[in-house]
Amino acid sequence: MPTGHNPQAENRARRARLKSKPRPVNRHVTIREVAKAAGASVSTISAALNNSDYVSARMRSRIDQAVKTLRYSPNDLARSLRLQKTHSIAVVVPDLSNNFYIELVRGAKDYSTSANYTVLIGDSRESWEEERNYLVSFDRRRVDGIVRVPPINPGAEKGRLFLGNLPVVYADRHPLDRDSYVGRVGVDNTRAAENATGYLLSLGHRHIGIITGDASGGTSVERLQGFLSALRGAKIRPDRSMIHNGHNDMESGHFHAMRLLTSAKRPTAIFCTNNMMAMGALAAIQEIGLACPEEISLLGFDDFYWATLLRPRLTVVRQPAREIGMIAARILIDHIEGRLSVPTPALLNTQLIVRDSCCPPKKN
Amino acid sequence: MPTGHNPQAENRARRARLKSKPRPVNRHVTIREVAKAAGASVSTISAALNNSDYVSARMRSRIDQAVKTLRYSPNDLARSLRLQKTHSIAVVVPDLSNNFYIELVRGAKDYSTSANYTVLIGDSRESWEEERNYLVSFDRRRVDGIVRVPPINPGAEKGRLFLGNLPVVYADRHPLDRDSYVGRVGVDNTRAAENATGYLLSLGHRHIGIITGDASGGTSVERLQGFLSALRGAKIRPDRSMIHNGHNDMESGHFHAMRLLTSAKRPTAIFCTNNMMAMGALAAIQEIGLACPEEISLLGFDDFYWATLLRPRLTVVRQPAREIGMIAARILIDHIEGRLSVPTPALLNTQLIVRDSCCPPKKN
DNA sequence: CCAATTTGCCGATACGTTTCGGTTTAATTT
DNA sequence: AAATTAAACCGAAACGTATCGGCAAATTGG
Repeated sequence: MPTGHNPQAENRARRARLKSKPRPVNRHVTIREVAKAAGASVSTISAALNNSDYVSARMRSRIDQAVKTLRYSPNDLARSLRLQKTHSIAVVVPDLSNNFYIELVRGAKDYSTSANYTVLIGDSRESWEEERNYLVSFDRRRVDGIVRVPPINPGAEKGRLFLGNLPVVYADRHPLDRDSYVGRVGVDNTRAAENATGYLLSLGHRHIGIITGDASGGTSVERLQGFLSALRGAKIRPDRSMIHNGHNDMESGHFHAMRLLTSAKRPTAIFCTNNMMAMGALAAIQEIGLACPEEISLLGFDDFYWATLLRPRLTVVRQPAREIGMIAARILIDHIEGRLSVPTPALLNTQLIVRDSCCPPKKN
Repeated sequence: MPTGHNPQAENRARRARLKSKPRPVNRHVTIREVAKAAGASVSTISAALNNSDYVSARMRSRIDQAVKTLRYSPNDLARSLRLQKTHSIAVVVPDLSNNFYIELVRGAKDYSTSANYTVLIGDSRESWEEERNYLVSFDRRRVDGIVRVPPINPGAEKGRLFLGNLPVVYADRHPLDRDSYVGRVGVDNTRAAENATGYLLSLGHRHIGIITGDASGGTSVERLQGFLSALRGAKIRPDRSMIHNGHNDMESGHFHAMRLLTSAKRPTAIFCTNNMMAMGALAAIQEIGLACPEEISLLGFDDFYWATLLRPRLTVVRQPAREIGMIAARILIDHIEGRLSVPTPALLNTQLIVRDSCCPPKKN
């Protein structure tokens, strides 16, 4: 018989050949095997599992039975592929060891769960490259959206990342360039810093140092501006040597506090624009052996659960980290589901938590 | 023409109907569109992307071109489905706000990345239910394996979770029941606690309180046993009222330390079997206004980056959290890839970090 | 009692990949 | 020059699910 005459038969033969390949033993059980066991069709199983459509009680119980005995676990890869939707979002933050971001993530997670979404967590460790890896990985996984807290800008953001039309909402930090995004939630950094600085001024401080995160973008600039504006309001000329640029970590907080504290004209107070740097600064103060707050006041940004364990207990401006996460997730999911998000205040309020690390400067 | 005669034609018609449904505009570009753009077949694109097989340089560059201009991003759902492998593992820990687990996760992540695996993070917050959710979610996502640090046992673990033959390696904590697993990595808790207690004894303490995590399972029992064994070694009769059961969080550390410190016979030293409870205990000490370590020595488990910021600086037994995570991931991935894992020491060494929170008891 | 509807189920297709075999053209050998 | 081999590419399944139209049986309406 000449070849290539009956394509149907050929296909059948090929299929048989392929099928005959021994299945790996470790395979998960599929909906098809459930169907066989329950004596039903695949589509009926599917209908039953997504408990919708018509499926009689008898059939349903037979299916439940089969599912249970076979220990069937639905394959979300296939499901998402078919549905063109993963029902999951990613949240990528710059530093999981910073309690602020843990709270943010938990807020996002809790809201997402309540909205029937799953969240994937990324921890970029302030590295743009790592963040990029996370973003492309999440994109390939086809998450439905992303809550993003970008790393601080490492020089120039080269090779602009293109996320297609994946919805992104920014939390805490701003988008660096004119990135497109569907929402942003954070606090009014300028006003918060202004208030905080105002507090120091009201205590009598006139010589205040500030340690900011990388001021090339986002929140740090705003906080610096708030700081400067408060100084101007008090008719104080800002001193450039009092303004230091850190990297949002303990190390740089320590480093810059050290420089501040050992400089010719030592400030009477230091304002750190995040919690990690505040801790670093505290370490420096302790190392030098200065009395805090008597000789040097310390004001931090972001509260954390062990702030009251420190001596002195740290005075900080608190951000509602958890709420930021929740609202970010809400805006994102609203967008994904086509609901136009309620005009929710994207700018949440901060709160100055006065504890023991600030007091009036010593006269001398 | 009577219906149902030419199934082929019917199918074609149906397909046309389905195809004609307007594609959602937001869809990702597929390999097929790349194929069209590059004037090649789908299989060739695939070959090129997985840069293997024969594909000429000319063709390859044309494909690269198309990929770039179309901004093609591979669909990992489809890929994993076809490959029956996601190249990802999950690590689920009981408390992300505990720095120990952050380090563990980071270790696991770093190793996995180097082995070309992706990691998904779960944070069960010591809730068995939440962990269950994470586990089934990860299972449905078809992760290739799981690094698991189970929550402490809430009474009885009801509804035993069945993970099929998903490889699980336990880190830090033990499997509760006779769970099946492919590996386990942690420290020798008994010995570590014994040594630590020995240190307190050597300082002269005879009356030592201990606050353990839930002792119904895992590490806490071992640490308690080490503690007791050290006491026995020193011919000290353990006092039941000195043994308290916490929940591995700050609150219970605080609570039980409070009870210990206000009891009739106050201990001269407290040993906490994890870092969170140590912090809670410190809070209690500060609240009561006792001098630490002069009036009460405090010894913790797990180091954390701000331990030296506390006053007194906490002396602790340090676990190599990062290594635990890395090795757990290694064992897991080795298993997944069918390599029989090198007989690596599943029990890592701890280290007693002596700082300022322990001193000889006051004589009186 | 027949027509119209509803109920309960099934078959086939598509989601976006990878892979396996096959086919065509070019290169190499005999 | 014919035969073999290699290079470069393509077509068709299949991975596990959801959905849509179809169809038989059961139920309803007139």
